[in-house]
Amino acid sequence: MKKYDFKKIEKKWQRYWEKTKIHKVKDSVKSGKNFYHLVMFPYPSGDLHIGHWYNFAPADVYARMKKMQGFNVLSPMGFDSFGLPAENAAIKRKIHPKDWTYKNIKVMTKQLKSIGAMYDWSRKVITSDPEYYKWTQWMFLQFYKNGLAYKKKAPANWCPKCHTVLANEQVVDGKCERCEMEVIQREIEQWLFKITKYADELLKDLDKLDWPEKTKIMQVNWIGRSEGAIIKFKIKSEKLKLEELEVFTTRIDTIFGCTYVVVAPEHEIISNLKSQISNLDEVEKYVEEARHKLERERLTEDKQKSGVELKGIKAINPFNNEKVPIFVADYVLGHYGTGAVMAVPAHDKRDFEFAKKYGLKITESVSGGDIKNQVYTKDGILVNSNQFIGLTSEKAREEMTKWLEKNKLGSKQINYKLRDWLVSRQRYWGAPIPIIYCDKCGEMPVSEKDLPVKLPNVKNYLPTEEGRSPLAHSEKFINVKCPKCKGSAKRETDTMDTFVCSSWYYLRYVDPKNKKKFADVNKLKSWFPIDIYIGGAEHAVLHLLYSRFFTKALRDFGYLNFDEPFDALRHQGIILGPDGQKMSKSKGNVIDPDELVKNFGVDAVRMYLCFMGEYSQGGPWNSTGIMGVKRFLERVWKLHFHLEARLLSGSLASKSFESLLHKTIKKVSEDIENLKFNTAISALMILLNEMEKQEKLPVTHYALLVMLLSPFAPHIAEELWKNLGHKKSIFLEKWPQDDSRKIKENTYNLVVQINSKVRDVFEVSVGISEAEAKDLTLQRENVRKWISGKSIQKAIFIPNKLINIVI
RNA sequence: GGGCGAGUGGUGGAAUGGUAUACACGCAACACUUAAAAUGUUGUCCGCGUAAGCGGGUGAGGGUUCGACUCCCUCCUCGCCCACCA
Repeated sequence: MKKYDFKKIEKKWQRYWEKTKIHKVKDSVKSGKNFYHLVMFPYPSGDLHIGHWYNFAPADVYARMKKMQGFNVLSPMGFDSFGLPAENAAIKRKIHPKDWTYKNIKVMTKQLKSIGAMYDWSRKVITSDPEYYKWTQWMFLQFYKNGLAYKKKAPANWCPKCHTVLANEQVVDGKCERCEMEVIQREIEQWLFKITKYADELLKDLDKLDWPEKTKIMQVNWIGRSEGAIIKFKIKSEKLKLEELEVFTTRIDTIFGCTYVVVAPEHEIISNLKSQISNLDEVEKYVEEARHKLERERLTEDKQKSGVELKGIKAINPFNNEKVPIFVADYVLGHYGTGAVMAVPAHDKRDFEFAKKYGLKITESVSGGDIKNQVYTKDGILVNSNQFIGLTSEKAREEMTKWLEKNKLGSKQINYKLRDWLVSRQRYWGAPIPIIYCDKCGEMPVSEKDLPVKLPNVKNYLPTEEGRSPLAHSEKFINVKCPKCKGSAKRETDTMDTFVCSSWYYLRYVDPKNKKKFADVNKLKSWFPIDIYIGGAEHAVLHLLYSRFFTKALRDFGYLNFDEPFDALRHQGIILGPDGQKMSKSKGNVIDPDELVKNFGVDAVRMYLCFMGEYSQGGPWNSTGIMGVKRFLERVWKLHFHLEARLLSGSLASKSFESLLHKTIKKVSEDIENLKFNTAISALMILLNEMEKQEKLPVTHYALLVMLLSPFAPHIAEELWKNLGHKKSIFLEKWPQDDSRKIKENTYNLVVQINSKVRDVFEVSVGISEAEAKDLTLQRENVRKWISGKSIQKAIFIPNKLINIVI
């Protein structure tokens, strides 16, 4: 018997696949047979860790089965190689980001090939290649020309360590997502994409998607649609100068409980009414302090609320003409709604806390709570609210908004938490933003024929303290001729957020070498939308939202004919270290996949990752189980060499074994389809256990086992397939189809329960009637013992399963 | 504070209204061996019992049902996401 030499076998077949170009995907295939299978591409950190394997290996099992099922499967791979992580890592090691990135790509390509996946490497996409970012810049220009990219000076999240601004989505807990430095607010000129224009569509179209509910909910919350009303409060000062202050509320039903009004520190009313505010010094001091507070500090909830009254002016509640004081307080956010709120301490937790601290009046307007002691934020029946008394909160919101609109004192309003996407980065390692500034002609887009605007190979790529991109120091880069007047002009020096690059990479895979377009229309049509997208849940509101936005925008520009890029989405779980902690080098709990491959082989590692547990769940790594999978492969191997000792062909296997075989075909196919790899493998193990017990095993049956195994363990499967005498790769074979007639058995074990406790099990014919089952059951010795002397109340019969006698 | 998810043997886990613990790991005994490793066989939820068997048992408590790991309610613990968004 030949030994199962996994090292030799795995090397051999990986070479064979490469040499025969078996994974090269053709574009022209009749419609309906194309299947776009995508995994989230990695950024080239230089090390393919177990998390990548957990994403890619089981996903490849799926892709391989689809291919064998007759689909023309596109399963591409590439690198998300621009951006902060790569740049920070390079800086830490004092290597140029470009050298660092491309060295890593080389290493990781090799590591990725070791997974034994069916990637079509001829379609590789690298976002930092000029051939790619040419089109990223082209996309920027389309956004610009269509009014979806604009420049604005405004407070932005600034990471003092990374020396760059960050998108809202990249600030986690008030800290930089990448380096965990506290983020501060800084006024900077920056480019934004108008994602808010699509807020409503991004929200609505979630219904169409076959995505994890959790991920959809996260997007819903991020978009944060809320329906409410804008209410205009008149401002009154001693000098009787009237101005208006607009507030946004979702609880207009509580307006009779409004006892003061609060504006955010950055609200314009403070500077507009300077002359009317009698305690201006105190107010300006507060505003100045709030501006310098770290975002984090401002967000911490257990922090005491603070604020200052704007003395000398009052706001008039349009519903009851009551004059109420106006405060400035940093618990009101300048960027949301109108930056001003009506405070209803009786029915809003934040207002309640503030009012308690400053001794402000608390007036109940919705009954149901005990507002002397605690805030009541639920709906109820209106009290103390003039003509609206007695209405439910829900009805009142409707009526009061109508009243507001009739009297021109405000209107219905829908607000979103979603903010425009800030895409400029004051960093080196990114796609330059293709804009030119001319003294005469102003802001000019680079003309499309001049793309790409190449990232210069500068020596000084370190981020700068003063908040300008390192590119600003490259005279060669910044000085350019104006595309219109040909006079001297300067380039934009900011680069784009790496999430811009990754928002459209999946489009490029269908036509990666196209020099005239980002992708050919027909190729796009034949492959999109993506049939299944597999990747981590950590991208729920970043990459996945941006990509949806890109798709919708490109559709509106006339380049795409679909609304959503990813029809179906699935997340793999996160593998933690053996200690249950997140894997990290500093904790020393990192599992090295290369080491596992060396000891157990690629097939065993792939299979163990599938077998560990439910794919979407993840959990702590536990190495001990991998031996079980290895043993399984050894046994499959051995069984082949023991085949000769049995009757190979022509002999009939038992009916029950044949049934098991077809049940297994069905289960494995369905389980892989549903990404339930762990139970698919256990079904294969059960089949092998039975096969080993069979005295007579037709070679065709063994061949079926090898086929069902092939997506999981492609190398050993190829070798065994060849040993069975086949000339072609097993992956050119057709996936087995179960025969429902063979699954059907003539008998089954009827479970007998007496008062819901199992008392007996015996074999009966499939399809017997309730009466027959009852008769047979009552004849049983074990049953008689229990029911003698008692009367049967009823019997519940579940065909082909059980009978429950109630006494 | 809000949202979502999870809690099952010594361990990873299976079962989504019908025999709880499939499959695997680990452990124990036995076989093979001078011995060990590897491999194979058998056993392995807990209690009582030589056994047949009986009783208990899926974080806790309650409910619905002939029947609940599964559905509903209350609570506890853990994880993830969001969080002064009016």
